[in-house]
Amino acid sequence: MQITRQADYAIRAMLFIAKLKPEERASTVNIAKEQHIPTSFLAKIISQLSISGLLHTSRGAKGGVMLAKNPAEISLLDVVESIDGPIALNECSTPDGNCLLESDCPIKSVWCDAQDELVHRLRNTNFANLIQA
Amino acid sequence: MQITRQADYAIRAMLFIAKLKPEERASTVNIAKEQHIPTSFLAKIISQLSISGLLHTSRGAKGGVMLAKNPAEISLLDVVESIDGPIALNECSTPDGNCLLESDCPIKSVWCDAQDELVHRLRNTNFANLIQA
DNA sequence: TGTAATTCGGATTCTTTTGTCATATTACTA
DNA sequence: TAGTAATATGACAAAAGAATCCGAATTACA
Repeated sequence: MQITRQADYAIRAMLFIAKLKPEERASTVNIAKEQHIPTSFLAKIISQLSISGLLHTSRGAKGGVMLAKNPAEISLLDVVESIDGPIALNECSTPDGNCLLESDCPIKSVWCDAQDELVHRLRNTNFANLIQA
Repeated sequence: MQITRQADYAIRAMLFIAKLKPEERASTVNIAKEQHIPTSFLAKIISQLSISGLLHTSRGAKGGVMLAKNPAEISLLDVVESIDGPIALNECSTPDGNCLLESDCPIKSVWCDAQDELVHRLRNTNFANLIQA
């Protein structure tokens, strides 16, 4: 029922980066140290965030990590789904979730509704919001 | 991020039992067959639901399982927490979740709020509701 | 007493998650 | 061009969790 540790780490790393001055870069090692995240674990997470287009990375000396977009354009949902994949509260509420039971199952709608609420909430929280808070 | 299969099975089993006539009992084998749940897996789930006081079981011939309370008095939250334990969307939003980082972490409140919403929703859905739907 | 049913506990299998390590690659700088 | 600082990647291991199976014990009815 929990998001993974990876997703939590990803959010914390993104928030850390979002707090930097624009154009300033941070190194994975530095973020890991500040946020108490295992360094080589974080390296993978950052790599994934980069693949998803949320971060921009550059190798070599003076390289590092920076946001790929404006903080206001990156939502918590973006980050969580980049790491954990689509949010689903139950199997039957996944995108391709087909319940083997009756089609009029009254439980499915409960999960779908709750899930919609959660997704909506995460989509509406962006890193510009979080920095101010 | 998902409830466990066990919790899903538990809900489906409870709903099946709730649909019986009052005082009527169902056997684990029968429920398992109807709901496509592995029989010996369901046995454990039902055992746990009984320990939690949601079901009343009786051994022996003509024994079986029935609700321990009125359907209206049993919520989805009761069932889910009986199986999966307290609902938490992130580690820092668990009952004893202490974030090692700053105390003014803006992320924690997001998870706590979303979690409260979800808990509230599940608490307000009981099996009397579900039967009607 | 025999049978139908549940209970209880352990063992097992499988997957996911978390984390480590070593190596490759890239780019700046002296 | 060599050195250094940084990310990229793939293999692997350890731990936890999920799902399941099995067998022995227990209970109660007929």
